[in-house]
Amino acid sequence: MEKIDEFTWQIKGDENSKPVKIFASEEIIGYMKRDRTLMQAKNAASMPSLVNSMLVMPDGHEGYGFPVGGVAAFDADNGIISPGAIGFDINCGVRLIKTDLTEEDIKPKIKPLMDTLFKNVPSGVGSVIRLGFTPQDLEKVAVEGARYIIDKGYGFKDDVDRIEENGSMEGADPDKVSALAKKRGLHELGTLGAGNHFLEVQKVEKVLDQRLADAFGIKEGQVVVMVHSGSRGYGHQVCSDYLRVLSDYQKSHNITLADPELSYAYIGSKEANDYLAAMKSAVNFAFVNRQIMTNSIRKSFEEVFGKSADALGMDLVYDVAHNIAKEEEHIVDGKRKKVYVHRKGATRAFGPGRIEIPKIYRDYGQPVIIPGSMGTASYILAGREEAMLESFGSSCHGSGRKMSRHEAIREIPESKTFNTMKDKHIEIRVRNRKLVSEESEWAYKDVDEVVKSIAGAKISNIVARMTPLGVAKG
DNA sequence: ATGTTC
Repeated sequence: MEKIDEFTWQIKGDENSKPVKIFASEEIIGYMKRDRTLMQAKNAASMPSLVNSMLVMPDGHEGYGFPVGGVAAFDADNGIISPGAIGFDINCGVRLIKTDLTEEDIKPKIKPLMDTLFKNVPSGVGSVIRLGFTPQDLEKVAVEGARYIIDKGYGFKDDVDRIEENGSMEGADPDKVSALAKKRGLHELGTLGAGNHFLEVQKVEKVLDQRLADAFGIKEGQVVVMVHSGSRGYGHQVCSDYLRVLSDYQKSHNITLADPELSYAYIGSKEANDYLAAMKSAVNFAFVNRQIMTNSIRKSFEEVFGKSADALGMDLVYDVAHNIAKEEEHIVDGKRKKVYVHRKGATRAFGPGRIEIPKIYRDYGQPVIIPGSMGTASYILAGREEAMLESFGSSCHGSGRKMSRHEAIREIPESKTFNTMKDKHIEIRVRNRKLVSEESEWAYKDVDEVVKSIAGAKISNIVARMTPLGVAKG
């Protein structure tokens, strides 16, 4: 591996693979050397039709076959689709909701607020919510995404303008989703889940770019709500189902894989088409899941503050997808080219001007929402022009693990986390106490270091830093 | 990430 500059590293390509490019500080490269992150990136770089280089963001760590924090663009004309390069939690993502409240408004009510949020947004493994949805609703959710559920009353009309893909990816076909996935998903719409998923009430601690903060409607002292969740059992089952399909495809097509977890299918094949149609259904499911939770969050604030969500200024800032593949046009070797960009634990971060960015933000670059680990800071960034050429318009997605879940449970007593949260005056609600160790800040990289790396590599601009007042988890 | 089990 050679160092290109302070925040860019490269593993050279060879006859079997394209180069790997890593955006990270020296400290973070040290963590990546401790697990299989770089080996997995090298394996991914050997996949056919990869364009330019395999990319690893500073929050990168080991994943299923393909590193979390990995970005791979495959030629859309004769390229491939790979579920392992998208992830189990299809369209895991983050959304940020504004309020007009300040820390002073929140402080006296933080306990009842967190209790209400914890009650109204079910969390934990297997959590469900009874909203009376039918299998027919679920089909509409898969095909139409957020606009379907907003029409049913679960949101503000203009929410869809502030969701990646406008909350609805075209080409979804629920006929390609198994009955088991649908059964698992039906009553999970509107639930948080477990693991690193969370709901946080945060305050904007520091604005670092006033022009961009003004454009995003963010100001110092303001209270915001951040939600991190995905497609629950529905997306997980879609991934499991198609990994099995693609494993058979490798055998019947005599494909030799660098890692059996990196299975793929050529675009245009029945297997790729079916997976894409199912994957897009799960993408839309996740957008709807976060939309319903947004509605529950607004209702919770209404209950506690006795004012309408509208009067409380609870507009959506933006909703970004983390685990997704999309056909996009990028400049490759000076020419426009269609590629299938796979982002796994990576955020689209388009620079100013791209048509995909909502009109209100288009002149400024796409909002990029970066959650930190539990009890630490989160950030809002903005995409910039350099990312379009360096990373297919992609940025990091969080702080990224540095310890495995097992290691964290072994090394970090849950009391240490609870005490630290208490010292920081953060109200915490958690279903499963084991999560407190797995998800503690010491199990993760320092989000400040990750954001410093991505900004240093000129991939995104830092807009504001937020700190938590309350956190709810699975 | 996950009705933590193919």
